[in-house]
Amino acid sequence: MARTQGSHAGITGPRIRDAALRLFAEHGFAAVSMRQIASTVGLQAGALYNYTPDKQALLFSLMKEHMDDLLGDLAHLPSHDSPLARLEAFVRFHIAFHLERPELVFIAYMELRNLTPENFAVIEGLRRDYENALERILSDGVASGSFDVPDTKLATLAVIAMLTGVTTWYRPDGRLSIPEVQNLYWDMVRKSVSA
Amino acid sequence: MARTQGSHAGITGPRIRDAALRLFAEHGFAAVSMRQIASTVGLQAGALYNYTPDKQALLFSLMKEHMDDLLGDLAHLPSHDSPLARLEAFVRFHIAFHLERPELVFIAYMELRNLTPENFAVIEGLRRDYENALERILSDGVASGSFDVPDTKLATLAVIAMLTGVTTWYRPDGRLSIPEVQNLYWDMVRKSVSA
DNA sequence: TCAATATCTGAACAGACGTTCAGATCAACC
DNA sequence: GGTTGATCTGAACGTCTGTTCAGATATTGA
Repeated sequence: MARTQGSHAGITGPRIRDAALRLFAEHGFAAVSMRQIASTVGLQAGALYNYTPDKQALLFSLMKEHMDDLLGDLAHLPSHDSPLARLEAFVRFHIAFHLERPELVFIAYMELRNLTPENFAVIEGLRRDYENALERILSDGVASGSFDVPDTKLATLAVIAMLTGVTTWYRPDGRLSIPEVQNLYWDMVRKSVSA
Repeated sequence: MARTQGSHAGITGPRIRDAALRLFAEHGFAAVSMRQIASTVGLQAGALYNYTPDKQALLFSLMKEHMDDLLGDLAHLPSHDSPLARLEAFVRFHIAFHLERPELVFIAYMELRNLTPENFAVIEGLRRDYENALERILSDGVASGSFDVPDTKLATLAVIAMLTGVTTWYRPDGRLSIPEVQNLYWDMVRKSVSA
């Protein structure tokens, strides 16, 4: 028997994903060629096809893994505290998670229209799951009387849009630290849903 | 002398812009070809160059006009009312304006990276002007004691992100009317900045 | 009716695109 | 050391890209 695994496969694969991630985020999926990705990694374009069946699968793989990470980490938040405590945990988590991987956030948001219909449906379903987690918190808070939210569906989308927007302006060397950003957003969210 | 204006120029020009608008919004600037735009209008690709010097100018023209409209309409809002009244007017205006032209909003937001650096600087400057108008309202409210906003810059971006998000889910035949949407968002914004 | 000119076609340009594949290269196991 | 198979190159494929332009067509003012 020969080797069971290629010498570079364990390294080249992630490097390709990383290069694709950066290039897609900077120029957009449609504007990036397989040759650019290969060149960034130091390969010829043909070699990429040892790691992905095609360009579309590369995009989908990045987005799917991102959503799985998001939902996986979300599941670790305490789920039996008060709605207010759970909302605060959600807000702080959402900001920290998104600020840790701005390129992935950008791609998962901007490149939805470049997915095939089947792939789009998968990502959209995961996104819906995430939104539902927040809506559950808001509904529970309304039921217990701690929140005043006339329309939990709209409030869910409003809060997520507001929080995700942080990735468009936050800079690690900027005026505010992540905890400060979390505090400021949490202050606004808390008041916006307060009874 | 011959005719001073071409027979179709007054019609073809807007039709090209309209087709480009729709196609850019649906597939993205980089994924749309000049031949697709021409075909939508019923022309050959070469004819487009009677109306735009190149593809980039077509994109910039759409975005520039959009931002000019936005700032032009914004200027008509009352500017001497109380900060609370001005904030309410801003919120309702922003939602109505954006829901009236979802494709332009989408393009102006998603295709920034496909602008040349010079064109990007122009659009970014106009965007900054718009944000400054909101920040002024918040600052005035803080000064007069009617708002409690620890960081007006962050709050500005947070409110705009929240409001602009409406374009991602609102549907004219959906559950909520535009006035209902305006009321719900205004309720959240008002509380989030309240003293 | 005729000349002037705005508008458009259709072909061409040089290059880039995603993808395939035969053959070269290389590392790991026997 | 030889064999196996993973990995990669380099060329090729058919097609598409933005843009240009000579010539055809259409429309108007004189």
